Amino acid sequence: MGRAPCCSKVGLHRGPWTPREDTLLTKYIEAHGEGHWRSLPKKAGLLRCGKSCRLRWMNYLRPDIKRGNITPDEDDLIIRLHSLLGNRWSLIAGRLPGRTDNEIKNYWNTHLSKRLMSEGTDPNTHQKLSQPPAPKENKRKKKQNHKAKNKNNTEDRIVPEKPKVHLPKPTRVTSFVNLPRNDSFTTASTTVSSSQDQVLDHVNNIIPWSDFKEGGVVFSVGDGSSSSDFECDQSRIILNVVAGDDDDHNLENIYEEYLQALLKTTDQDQNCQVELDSFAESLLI
DNA sequence: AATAGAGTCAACCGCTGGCTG
DNA sequence: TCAGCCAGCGGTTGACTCTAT
Repeated sequence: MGRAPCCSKVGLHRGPWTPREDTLLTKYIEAHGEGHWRSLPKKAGLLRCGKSCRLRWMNYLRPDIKRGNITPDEDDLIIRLHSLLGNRWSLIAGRLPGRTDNEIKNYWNTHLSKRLMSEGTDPNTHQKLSQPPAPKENKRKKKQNHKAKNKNNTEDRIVPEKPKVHLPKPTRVTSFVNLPRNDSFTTASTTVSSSQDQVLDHVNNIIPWSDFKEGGVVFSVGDGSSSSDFECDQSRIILNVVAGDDDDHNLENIYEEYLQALLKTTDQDQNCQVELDSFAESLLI
C-alpha cells in the first residue's frame, strides 16, 4: 500500500484555494523562491500540504503562465508532440511556454482527443482508424455512459480500450541498462539489458548511422529541396545509451536539437516529418 | 422555467525515480 | 547497498458551468 495521502493531516485545508491563500503563497514565493515545498506551507502560514502549494503555484499562480485559449498553432504543436512523446504532459508543456502540464492534459482529454477521433485518427497511436468513427450517440444514450463513470456503477461500466503508454522518459535511457521499476518494461529490458554489446547492437539497429556525415555528424532529413539538418553525435548517443547515468542531459540536448528541427519543419515537409518521427521513436524506445 | 446531461478544469491521489545519509 | 524523504508526474475525481430538452 502506498503511503498515506500528504493532505490527510487533520486541520489542513483542501479543495479550492481562497484569494487569501493565493496571496500568502505568492508573497512567500516572491520573497523566498520556489522549492522546499514540504516546509513551505508552515513558513508561509498556510494550512495546506506542500504538494497542494506546489500544484497551486505551478498551475495557477506562477507569473509566467499564459492565460486564454489555446491557439491553433499550439493546438497543432500539442498534437505533433503527443504523437512523439505520448502522455508525457510535462515534456509537452515544456515546449509550450506559459502552458502547464495540467492545462495541456485537460485540453487534450476534453478537446484534442475527441477532435482526432472525429477526424478518424486514434488519439493514442495517431494512426488512421480502420473504421470511421461511430456516429454521434443519441444524447440520452450518452448520458447513460457518462453516468457509468460513477463509482457506484463500476460493475456495468464499459471500459474503453485505452492502452497505457509506459515508455521511459527520453532523458532516462538508463532504463535500457538498469531494470526499471515499471513492470510493463520487463520484456524490453530483459531483451536488451543482458550485456552492453547487445545494447550497442540494438542502438546500431535503430539509428541510421549511414545518414550521419562522418565527423560533421549532420543528420539530414527531407528530400534535399526541403530538408532540415540537425547536428547529432553518434558517440554521444552511444555513450548515453550504454553508460546511462551521468550524461543524461547530453541525450536531452540531442533530443532538444531534434525538437528544434521538428519545430522548424513545415506541414509540406511530409517526408521530413516521417523521418524525424522515426528518429525520435528510436531515441525513445 | 426547471431539470438533467454534458463539458470543463482545478485539485487530489498514488506512484516513480532521484537524492542523501 | 539500502531505506527514507522529497519533488514531480500522470491519471482520476468532483464541483461547477453550460446547454439541450
